[in-house]
Amino acid sequence: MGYWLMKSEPSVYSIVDLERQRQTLWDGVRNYQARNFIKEMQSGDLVFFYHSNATPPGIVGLMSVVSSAVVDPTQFDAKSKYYDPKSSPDSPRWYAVEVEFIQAFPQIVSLETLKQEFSDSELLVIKPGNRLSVMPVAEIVAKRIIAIANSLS
DNA sequence: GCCAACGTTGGC
DNA sequence: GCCAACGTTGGC
Repeated sequence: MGYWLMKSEPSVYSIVDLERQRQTLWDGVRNYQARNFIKEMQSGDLVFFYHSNATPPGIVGLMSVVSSAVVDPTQFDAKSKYYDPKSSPDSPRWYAVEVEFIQAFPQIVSLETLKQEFSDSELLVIKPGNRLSVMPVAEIVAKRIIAIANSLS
């Protein structure tokens, strides 16, 4: 099973929104490196939900992948901000995953905490200047993050 | 709101 | 294929 981290600005879509909806299509990823990671995700993989541009920023919960490598429908929607006129249905450029809510952590595992616990080679999200919105998390690191989240409850 | 980091675009 | 200009991300 794989472990991942995905970012969202809570003012756009937060863990509370996911908890209410239970499930959502994580679309709108428009960065090739992030897209490549999206395509590697498998059903059942666990994904940390990270609030970016938040106070404080950090990991706020867990979700799981329920459908992998879904062709992102927003790329063909001329009214969407994610519309990509260079993409075509026979050769789609962008992918998404359907995710489902598992839990909201009782307390955020803040970026500050993550920086105290991990080095930036262990955990990409704490690397200064990192702008990837989708990234892998090593299993051993993922388990420690979950243990930290539980210890904060 | 600032700005550093970084990806993308487009002229050449 | 280079690289300057530009846009976006995201911490602070």
